[in-house]
Amino acid sequence: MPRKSLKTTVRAENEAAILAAAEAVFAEFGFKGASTSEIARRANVPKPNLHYYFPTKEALYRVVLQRVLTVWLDAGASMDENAEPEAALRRYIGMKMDLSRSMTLGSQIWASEIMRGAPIIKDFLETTLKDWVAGHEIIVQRWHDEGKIHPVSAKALFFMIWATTQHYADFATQIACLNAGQPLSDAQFNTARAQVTEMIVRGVVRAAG
Amino acid sequence: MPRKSLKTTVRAENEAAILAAAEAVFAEFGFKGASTSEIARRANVPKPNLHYYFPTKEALYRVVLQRVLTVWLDAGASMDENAEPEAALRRYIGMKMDLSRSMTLGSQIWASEIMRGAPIIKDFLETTLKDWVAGHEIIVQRWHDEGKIHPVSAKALFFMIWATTQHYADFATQIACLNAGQPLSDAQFNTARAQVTEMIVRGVVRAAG
DNA sequence: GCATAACTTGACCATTTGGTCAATTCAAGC
DNA sequence: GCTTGAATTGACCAAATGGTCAAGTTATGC
Repeated sequence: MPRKSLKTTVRAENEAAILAAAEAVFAEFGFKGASTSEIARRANVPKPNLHYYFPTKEALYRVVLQRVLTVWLDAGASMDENAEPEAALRRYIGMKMDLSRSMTLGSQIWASEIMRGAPIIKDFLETTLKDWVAGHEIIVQRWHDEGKIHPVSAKALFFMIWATTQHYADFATQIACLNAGQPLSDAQFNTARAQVTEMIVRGVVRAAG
Repeated sequence: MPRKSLKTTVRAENEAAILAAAEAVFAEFGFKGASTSEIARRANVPKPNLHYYFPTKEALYRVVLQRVLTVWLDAGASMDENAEPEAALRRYIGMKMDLSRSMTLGSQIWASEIMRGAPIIKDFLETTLKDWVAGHEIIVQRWHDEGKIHPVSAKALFFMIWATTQHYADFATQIACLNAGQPLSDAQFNTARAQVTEMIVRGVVRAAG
């Protein structure tokens, strides 16, 4: 009856449920504070079943982080090497803002992992992320050599973009508190998205002329 | 022999040692993941002694956060109501950057608390922080009415300042990884401090003329 | 229909957790 | 020097933790 083998379907569904529950629990309690029982409970799965799909808490945590990383890297590839700085920055900042809205929990888990010293993903920081930054430093440098942007190190620029965009995910609670207790509406978020873009572009891109 | 009563001295020293250890452990493991035994161990104090000074883990955590808040609010008072926007922003951004360097662990604990939904400090967000923002929104609005800054909401501006400055504390591990594994030197940090200031000022303050 | 592999689950375990207790040491004031 | 209150601490506890096990139940391929 099932289109695919039932085995495959069951596995995919259970893994998805566990991963979704794990995201919420890891985001709320951090790695050490998250309990596998709580994750299993929210996924509607007995705990031994969770360990059947993910051998240890750390393995499950790693998968959650890995998925976040994949999405972020794909967005990073949107900074076209040949685009003008203003267009490239607008595009990248917009995508990062959108990811803060669609992947809030993942962003928080990432921040939490970095803050405790990145024990699980340090190797990724030292390889994939480092390579990405090195590659894009060249682009920023060329923009500067061509007089298209103000003198600013690529790292300082990327840190500001990452910090500001991810702030809308990581500090969503604080932002909601300052918004009458309500999370930003779509309209409010789009306004913020536009203002963030304008501020950063103005701060970095040299006025044409 | 002791200048002050020994009682007072001992209490102050023990509380200081416990608070310092608590900062490190809370920053590394989060509230739920932090263990009072570990805090006591790092403070060189038996666990019952820790509970003699701070009745529960939550009380200790609250004191740690309270101290962070106090320092941050004091810095916030530096935005003079009568100053020109550029000077006021330069001063405020500079102070926030300095706090990210001198109070790194505290900034991380704050971020961690916000990310898990701010259960302990939500009341503060809704009162003190909200009041601070409301008061400073007026200042930013006047700057805008006077044509001194670009049209941008005060919240979007403050979020960008908070996000960017605190990023240098909260993501110190990631920044170090991208700096050959070494934390930023004083010189590197001062460069970052200046570039952050320039980017934000350019992004917000209207060019004189 | 049966063998095999995928999946499920109640019961269990050693370790760690936040917190307690009662007994003790210490120092200050008289 | 003795009383009083502050400070210290080893031993302990119930609850929760990550993870295991062995006995089950499905479903698939032949």
